[in-house]
Amino acid sequence: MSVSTASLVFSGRGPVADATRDRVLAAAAELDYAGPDPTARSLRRGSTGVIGVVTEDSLADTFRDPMNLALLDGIGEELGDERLGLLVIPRASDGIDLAAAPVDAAILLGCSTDIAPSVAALRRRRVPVIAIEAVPIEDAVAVDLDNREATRRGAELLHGLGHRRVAIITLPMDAARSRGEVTAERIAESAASTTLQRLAGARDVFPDAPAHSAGGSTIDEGARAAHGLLDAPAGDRPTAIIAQSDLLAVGVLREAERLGIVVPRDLSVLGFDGVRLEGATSHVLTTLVQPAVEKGRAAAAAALAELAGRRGRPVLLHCELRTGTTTAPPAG
Amino acid sequence: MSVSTASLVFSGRGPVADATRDRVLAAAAELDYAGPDPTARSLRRGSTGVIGVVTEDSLADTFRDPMNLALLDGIGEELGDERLGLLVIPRASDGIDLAAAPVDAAILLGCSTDIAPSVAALRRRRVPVIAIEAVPIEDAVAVDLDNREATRRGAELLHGLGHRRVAIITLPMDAARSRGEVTAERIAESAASTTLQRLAGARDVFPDAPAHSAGGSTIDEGARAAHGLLDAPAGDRPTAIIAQSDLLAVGVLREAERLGIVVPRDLSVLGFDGVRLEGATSHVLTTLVQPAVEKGRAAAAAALAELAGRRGRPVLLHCELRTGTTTAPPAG
DNA sequence: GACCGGGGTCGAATCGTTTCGATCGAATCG
DNA sequence: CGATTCGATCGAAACGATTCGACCCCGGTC
Repeated sequence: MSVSTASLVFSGRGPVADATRDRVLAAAAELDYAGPDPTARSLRRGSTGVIGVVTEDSLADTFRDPMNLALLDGIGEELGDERLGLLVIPRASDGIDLAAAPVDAAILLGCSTDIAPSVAALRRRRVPVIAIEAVPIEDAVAVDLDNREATRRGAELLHGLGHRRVAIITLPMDAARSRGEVTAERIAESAASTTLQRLAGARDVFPDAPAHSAGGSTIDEGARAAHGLLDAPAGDRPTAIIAQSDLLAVGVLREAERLGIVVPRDLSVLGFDGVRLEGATSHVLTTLVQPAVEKGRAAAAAALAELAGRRGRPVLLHCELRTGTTTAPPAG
Repeated sequence: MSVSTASLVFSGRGPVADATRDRVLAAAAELDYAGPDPTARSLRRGSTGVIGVVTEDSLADTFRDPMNLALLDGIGEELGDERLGLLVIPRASDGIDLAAAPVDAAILLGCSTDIAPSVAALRRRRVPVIAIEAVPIEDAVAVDLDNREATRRGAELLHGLGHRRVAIITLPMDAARSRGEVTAERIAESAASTTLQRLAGARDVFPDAPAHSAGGSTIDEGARAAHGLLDAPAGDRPTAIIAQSDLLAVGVLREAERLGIVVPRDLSVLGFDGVRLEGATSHVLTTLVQPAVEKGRAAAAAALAELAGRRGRPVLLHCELRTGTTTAPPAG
């Protein structure tokens, strides 16, 4: 009945005689012992069995984005039956500190530059970091999307159809999620990687297209942003709107309908993500379909590789332009 | 430059001379030291700063349910700036084992009986457990909803309107989420607390109402279940359907529309949850509005109370019947 | 001048495992 | 029959922090 033997019994590692095992288990029951303490085990083993998922938004907002759910699907698939837990660390709240989080690896979801110090701390602790669609971070494995390329392809479609007066509705530019016109200043200050890349892609084709930042990736925000753009006589209105997410695009569709603007005759709408928004609209959105599940898989695979001591492979994923019923040549 | 002094510096606890502090920080930089190791700190302090959230579904499915998102909102609000992380533990997958999870407290989301052993292990480790809408579990603080009561009130509304031929679409009855007719046997075997309570409430008013279990709380599942019920001549069809969630109810509405059945003239539909399904339907669903955010708050508050050494207070929350445009007297 | 108090620092014990050797008896082999 | 090996068990040393008490030194007080 020594501690070491008990350890052998519970970890099922060493060779233990049946009689001894029984005695140990009996003693455990006697002492109301619940098995090895997870904390002590982590300390000794040097690993916690937990992977951190770091998000820029609040907890619930993060999971309200269908893209992130698909991402989670991917992570879940890849993690499969590795006995790992997911610790969600929202940087927005004053919750747990990333640098002090008990994790074996961290997956960053589109985080901005100011996370660098925490990442450095993790690196010193030899905790591998995977950055999904984030600004390039030293020593983090990057899982990226061709945001700029893809948006450019979408914009070229619009350009090819004859559109010249195009407006852009962007995802949030900063942590404050302030709405409003996107100025050169705001672009310079922004660290929102995805937003900036998609914006750049749109402006590759329409350099002077005005852009308006939304307060989040939701239908309501899309409608709200669209309101300012569409509430004008037809001659002043954009003939097409590039929305940086499908939810925003659906908001645009809804606002257009409310204002009696017919899509795609009076207005073309381009989305991004390729999420199936079942029933939210009768249109089939023209959009850039991103491999969100694949993104999660790649991130989880990289995390597992790093945990196994191998170097995680950086990945660049590509979007596909899906033409729906929301784009057409401009009227007139 | 002793270990103890370094600890005082990093924890900011003891009195330290400025000169010493500087020397410690310099040494830390020198040695590339990233601050206290979370695992060792946890072991020594006896707490991890992590709260476990245990779900019956897979990770992504859990967060696809709007009710759970509202719940998370509540938890987030209440946890506020306590420096706590949320470790999500899906029991469906082969992920991390609840009994061995490094958590200070656990919040169970509608879990069934077979979780009892794990809960017992947690209790032995003095980890408080909060059970939301779960089967009664010894030594767990219960946060409950008046599921039966509430459904009964909804059913009484239908009965008062004159409905007599009523069918029920239930949430899953078991972990396998098998679809199909709900028999007495399946009820006896089921451990799905919420499902059973809502079913009981409906049968308090309509004892003989047939029930059909869906494979999940989604619009598609609702439509699928409705298909079987509605694909019949008007005389054989139920005049009202009680769905155990709003998503299921929307599925019913959608299937009815597809079949040319006019709601509420030809069919009344009752939901449960009170989630705003923006744009999913043009109807205003008659439903039982549950205080989901409040539920999360109560659970988190109970967890915090237990962590502070106080006894968490069990809570029973109440739903409110909201009459929409999907209920009316039966035709004829 | 002796005593006291307190700020600042450090040693050492502790948290509960895992794991590396050491030990010991029994069985196998030459 | 002695040497070797192997299976089973145990002691003790980590893992890296926190924390209690001890210690030292300095200034103030009677």
